[in-house]
Amino acid sequence: MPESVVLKPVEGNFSLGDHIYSELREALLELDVYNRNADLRLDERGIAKQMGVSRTPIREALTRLAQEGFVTIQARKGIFINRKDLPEILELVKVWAALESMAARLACEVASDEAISELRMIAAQFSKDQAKANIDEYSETNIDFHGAIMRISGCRKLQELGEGVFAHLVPIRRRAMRDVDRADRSVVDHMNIIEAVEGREADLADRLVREHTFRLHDYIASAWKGFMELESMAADAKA
Amino acid sequence: MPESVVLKPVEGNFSLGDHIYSELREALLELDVYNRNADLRLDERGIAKQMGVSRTPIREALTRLAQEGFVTIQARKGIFINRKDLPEILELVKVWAALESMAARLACEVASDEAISELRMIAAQFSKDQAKANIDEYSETNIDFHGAIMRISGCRKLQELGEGVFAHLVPIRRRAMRDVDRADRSVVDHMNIIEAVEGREADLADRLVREHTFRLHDYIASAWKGFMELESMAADAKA
DNA sequence: CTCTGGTGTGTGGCATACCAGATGCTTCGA
DNA sequence: TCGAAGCATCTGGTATGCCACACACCAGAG
Repeated sequence: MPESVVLKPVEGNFSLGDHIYSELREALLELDVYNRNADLRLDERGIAKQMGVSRTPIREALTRLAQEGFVTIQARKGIFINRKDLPEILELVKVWAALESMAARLACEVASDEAISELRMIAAQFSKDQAKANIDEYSETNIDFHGAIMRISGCRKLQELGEGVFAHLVPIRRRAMRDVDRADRSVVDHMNIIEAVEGREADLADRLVREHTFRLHDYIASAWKGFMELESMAADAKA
Repeated sequence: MPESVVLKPVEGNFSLGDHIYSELREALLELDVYNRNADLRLDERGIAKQMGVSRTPIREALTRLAQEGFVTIQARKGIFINRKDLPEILELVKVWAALESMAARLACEVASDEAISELRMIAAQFSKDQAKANIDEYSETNIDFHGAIMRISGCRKLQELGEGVFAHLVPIRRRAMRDVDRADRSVVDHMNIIEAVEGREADLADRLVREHTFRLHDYIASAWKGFMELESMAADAKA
């Protein structure tokens, strides 16, 4: 074989089950935005026919989604999308606070200077003023910022668990970012967090991240009814 | 039917898959103690025949265990028990520290006085002296203590995630408790934590729990080689 | 002896058929 | 008219068989 021809090895797992799992998961996260009067029921056979495969890989994917808490499987009754209520959302935010504050602490202790500079680069993409102009885009950057903290903590388990929790919060967090005042505050918080990490002040970074996330917590707690109204509006608009 | 006969409704899910999942999970946790030269490979068909069922529920259980990180499923190659190495164990301890310190913080804020008194009751079962005499039993109480903190935090998600992380640590933690000096130190830590929670000092309780868990972290880091030797001894003794 | 290609076997992935509980409609009787 | 039994149907759970790939072993060419 000519040496010039270099073929990249095929990725290990191309199972239908894995693919369907990713597909369904993404679909559920999108759908969750309209969780007002959406169909809560999932049909194994329907999905199977729709995707052109048998029930087996569908069931595998649903099993995994059930364990992650996205759906609930009731024997001989049906598979239902889990609608998260306010207390549950708030609990997820608390868990997120626990994980990310620990990540910030670890980042202070173990992260390289280059890794930390990455944080500032992300935050620098949006100055306080720009945030007002591009709320939606800022939301993505906001997500990147928090993801970066988890990453540079160097603790994979922390990162994995964080992503698992975060997935459940994506729709809520995105909606919370619509509030311009919060975006302002968020930018200030981020800058303070960056400086704490740059200064390797673990206790401070821990506290700032926790307080930052708890502000989101309290905001969601007070604005929940507003979220629900937005949801029903979106659902009505579709109908 | 006589009214005096009250029958409790049957539990919703009695599927084979669920049962096998629990059974396998427990077996893996037991087996993990001897992860020195144990067979890492699991055989779907073998388990199926051994349990007298088809492969289907076995596969469902294994899928769930794989997602929890207990096993790794490699298509057409095999299913292997995940042996946790030192860095991975240490990461789990860090995550545990994050979750439990947050639980302690929340407990200070929301727990009832009765719930908090529960903590002291658990810890009171073993004074410092008794701990020396009953290391193994203390280990169980130790686990109860930490579980109680998670519980009285009132945050179910925190508790659920904590149990998930803790399951991976059970064998390690149990072994760490063999060290009498650590048991002493542990009792002192617990007392301090209780007093912080009783005094509703959230910041202090947070810090004490975190430092307590990080002592376990550092101890494991330094004693890992000793753990491995114990494992090989136990495995050899069985052989 | 070495390397290459073939082959047999083991393994997980997937499709399919069937089962029994759950559900809702229909029908029949009071 | 109303209620209860009966039945058709839907749903997730389970068993089973086949498939394709991985791998170890073997045989023949060089």
